[in-house]
Amino acid sequence: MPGEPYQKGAGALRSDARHNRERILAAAREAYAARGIDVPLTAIARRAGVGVATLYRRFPTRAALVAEAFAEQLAVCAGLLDDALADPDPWRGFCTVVEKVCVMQAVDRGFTAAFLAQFPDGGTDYEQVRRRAEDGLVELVRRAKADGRLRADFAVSDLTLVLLANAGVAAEPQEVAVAASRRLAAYLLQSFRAQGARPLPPPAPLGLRNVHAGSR
Amino acid sequence: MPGEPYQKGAGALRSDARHNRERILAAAREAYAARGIDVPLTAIARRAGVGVATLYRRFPTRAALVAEAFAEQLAVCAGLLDDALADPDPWRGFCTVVEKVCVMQAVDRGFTAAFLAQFPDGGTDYEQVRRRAEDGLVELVRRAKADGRLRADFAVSDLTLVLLANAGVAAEPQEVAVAASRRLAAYLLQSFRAQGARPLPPPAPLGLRNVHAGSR
DNA sequence: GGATAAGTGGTGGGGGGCTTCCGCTTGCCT
DNA sequence: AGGCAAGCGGAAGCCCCCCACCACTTATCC
Repeated sequence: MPGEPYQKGAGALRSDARHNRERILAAAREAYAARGIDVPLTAIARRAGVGVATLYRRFPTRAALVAEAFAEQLAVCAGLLDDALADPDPWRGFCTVVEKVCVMQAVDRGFTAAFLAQFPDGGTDYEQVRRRAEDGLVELVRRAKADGRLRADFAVSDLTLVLLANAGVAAEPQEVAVAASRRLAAYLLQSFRAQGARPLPPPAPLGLRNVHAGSR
Repeated sequence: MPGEPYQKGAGALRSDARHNRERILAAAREAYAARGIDVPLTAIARRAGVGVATLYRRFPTRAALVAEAFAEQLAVCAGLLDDALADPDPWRGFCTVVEKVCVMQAVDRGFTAAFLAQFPDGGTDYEQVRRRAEDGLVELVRRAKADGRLRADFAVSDLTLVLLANAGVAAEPQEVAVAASRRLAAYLLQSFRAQGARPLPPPAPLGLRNVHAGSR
């Protein structure tokens, strides 16, 4: 989806409009990373050096802007998952995914909210991406279990649990957040190991599609 | 601190004022638990059946109201800690504290923010309570390590880590939150065990007094 | 039971964010 | 080069929340 060819026909943007669009997206990414997803639209517009109306016309709803702003990062995530599935060692792939996603959350404050947010009618093709990601995760978990390194009672929803928990530490200032997040990931991965596993309470009903995305 | 005797001298509240004060606190507690600490003051006032002015006069700053509203729960926490210290089995005490605090967080949305919030000049005696709690935690960790069940590289700041991580899942709707929180606590406690411990990245600089309390 | 001061609720100014409208500017195509 | 529509920025209207003031009510004490 990135690098879409410069359309020439109807529906194409004028050059200055395209330019502004990019500036808005850049400003939004910066602002989201630094201050979270709740930054006022006016702040983004100011940062981008455009009027509010421009921003608002280009991205009619807040969700639309968020979606576009984080498209790249979501693609990175998808790539991460593909890498993990390509790894001959499923447990290593599993760990890498968890660790890297945790870092991404810690580094970018808005990432979690964008990731979890549902774009029910945003017109984007996220639904498809999400479904593919979920399938990939299920498969990764299945393989890691079959390999005997991931505990058998691990639920796929536990990955959402990781996401939410890590979102909590990601709310801290960035430097603290990355250190804390790394440590949390290490702790959790340790307890996901099959070796030495102890009984657990039942998993929480935390599908990736029905979590409440409250701004983070 | 609760059950302060009905003062009669100067500084005492009139009976109706005292009554309203209680209603405000009750309303605040409900609202905080249900919607988090950011509920508008007007909503609390309406819920309490009083005017905004009354609320605002009785609690000049938002922090003051929060402090009073959560005093009871903080006392419960302190009691939990005392119980744990009184337990002859320090590891069991440690686990109980972690589990119970996690439940409290999951059940009450505002709890975390209130707990982490710094009341730098609120005039309350929280500073003292906090200090005592920290000392108690340090001691509990020390004993659990000496007992050989808590891993030696466990840092006291890891308890803050638990708090933050659990705050992330506590942001979900309550029913989901309690289930998820329970599972998270189980996972984390498992990896806090000395048995089967694996190396960890260094602890994060997460003192209880320098965490950033961003509304949760 | 009445004087009195503490207590009360409604109301209005102030600020901030969201969204839309409108007259001007500017890239594009011929 | 010139016409035209797409694009632009600012400003206005709206809503919500914070906070302070003020005329009225009511518990308390003698």
